[in-house]
Amino acid sequence: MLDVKFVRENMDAVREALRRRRSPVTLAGFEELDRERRETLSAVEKLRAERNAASEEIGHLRREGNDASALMERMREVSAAIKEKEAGLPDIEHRMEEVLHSLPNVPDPSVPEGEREEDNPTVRTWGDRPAFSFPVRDHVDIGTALDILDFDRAAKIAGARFCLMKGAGALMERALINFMLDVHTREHGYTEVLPPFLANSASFFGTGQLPKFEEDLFHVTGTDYYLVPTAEVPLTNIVRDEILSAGSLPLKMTAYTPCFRAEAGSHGKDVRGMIRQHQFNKVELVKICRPEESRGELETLTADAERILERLSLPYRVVTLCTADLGFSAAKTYDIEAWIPSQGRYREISSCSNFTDFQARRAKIRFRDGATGKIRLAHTLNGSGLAVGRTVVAILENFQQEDGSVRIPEALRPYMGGMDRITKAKGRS
RNA sequence: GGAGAGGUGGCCGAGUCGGCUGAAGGCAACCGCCUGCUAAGCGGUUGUACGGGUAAAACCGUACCGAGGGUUCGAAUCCCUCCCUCUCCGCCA
Repeated sequence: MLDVKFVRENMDAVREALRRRRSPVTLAGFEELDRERRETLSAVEKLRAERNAASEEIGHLRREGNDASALMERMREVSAAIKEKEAGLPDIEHRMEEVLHSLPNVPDPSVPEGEREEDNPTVRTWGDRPAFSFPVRDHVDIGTALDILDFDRAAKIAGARFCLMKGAGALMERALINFMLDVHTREHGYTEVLPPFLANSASFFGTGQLPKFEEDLFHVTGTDYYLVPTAEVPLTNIVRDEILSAGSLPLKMTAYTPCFRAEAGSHGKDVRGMIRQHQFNKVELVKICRPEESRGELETLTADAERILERLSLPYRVVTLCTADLGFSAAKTYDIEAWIPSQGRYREISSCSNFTDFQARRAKIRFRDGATGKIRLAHTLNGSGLAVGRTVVAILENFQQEDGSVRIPEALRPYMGGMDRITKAKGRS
């Protein structure tokens, strides 16, 4: 959410931001609503001031044993007038909020303007893409043949966009989670958190998923709970409605959670395999920091995620999302994309964003500035460190062997009981 | 699920029969004094949001004592609904 005052005083800048984003949202009605709201508010406040003064007077008179019935009679009317005037406020404020809540974050000046995903410039590329002397198979074929992935039976249990992992596949998923958490906590200085996997609507509003993107979420019927689509929601909301001490910043947290996404509107997209699932595992990185630090923190956050891919010897590239591809709440986002041999292209495996004060304003995440003693909004950032399922996909495909087995990246072997290769298990599945 | 207790400022914690309580007192923080340093001590300052006002301040108004309604000239204080926390019992991984 943007600051009302900022919008009011920088209408042109906001319009320019919307244009850069290719957003269909407009500021239509904002000025009139804002003026209407302020006029009504000021009229109500004048009446309230009158009533407050009179009430005090009545108190005085009564204490001294004087008659105050005339004043009380007059105030009865004033109170009625207040009620009448006030009645219009909720509607105005509601419409005002609607406009305000629909405005996306202002992109950072360094974000390139673009029309579509293809306009995202590559920032850097790492690693050598494997060359295969045999026909490349995709992770579905590899995993099914090795009997470590089972999509058919997952569909029986749950439905489309679910996956069942077995044996070494399940072990690899668990190993990756542990590996990622260990690196981020021991080497990158994040505090591990195991949060609730359901959160209430206030939390979802805080990070910006609600009210605009409810259709992307799984809602638990009859409750105020939604399944988390990312650990960003519980982690960022840990400090919702809090005033932090400047000394505690930056806060760096990491968490493993399953993520649940309805994937409404992506029918027909990535239907095969585990690229796009209703449920997937992710290790998330979240930072809460001072405004001056957020640009730098985005760079280090992204680097922290990249280190994981490097340790796993998975080739990747980093792209900057152009204005049109940028998420609603983000001011700047780097996507890290891993090389997927079967598709002959890089696919998103992590998304690292700086939300500046956009989420902080919604979630009231503030800190006391030591220098001035003033309370200021913090900046929030987050990124996947990494999406675990997609990491398994990348490993299966990049490390596949001609005989159908899959080599395990060295860094992961200690987490898999020393296993260095996944081969077809004996016996029936 | 049953019974009880409670939710007040950055934190702890008073708020009597509704009126001069934005809210005592304490802690913390900040400024000054004092001190060889530290600690202690002494004096002072310190809520947030919105609106108005100002070059910027000062300043003025309104709202906020879990949330939302109600009663009243006036509600932190009374009434209703909901949420959350704690204790005991029951159930249970």
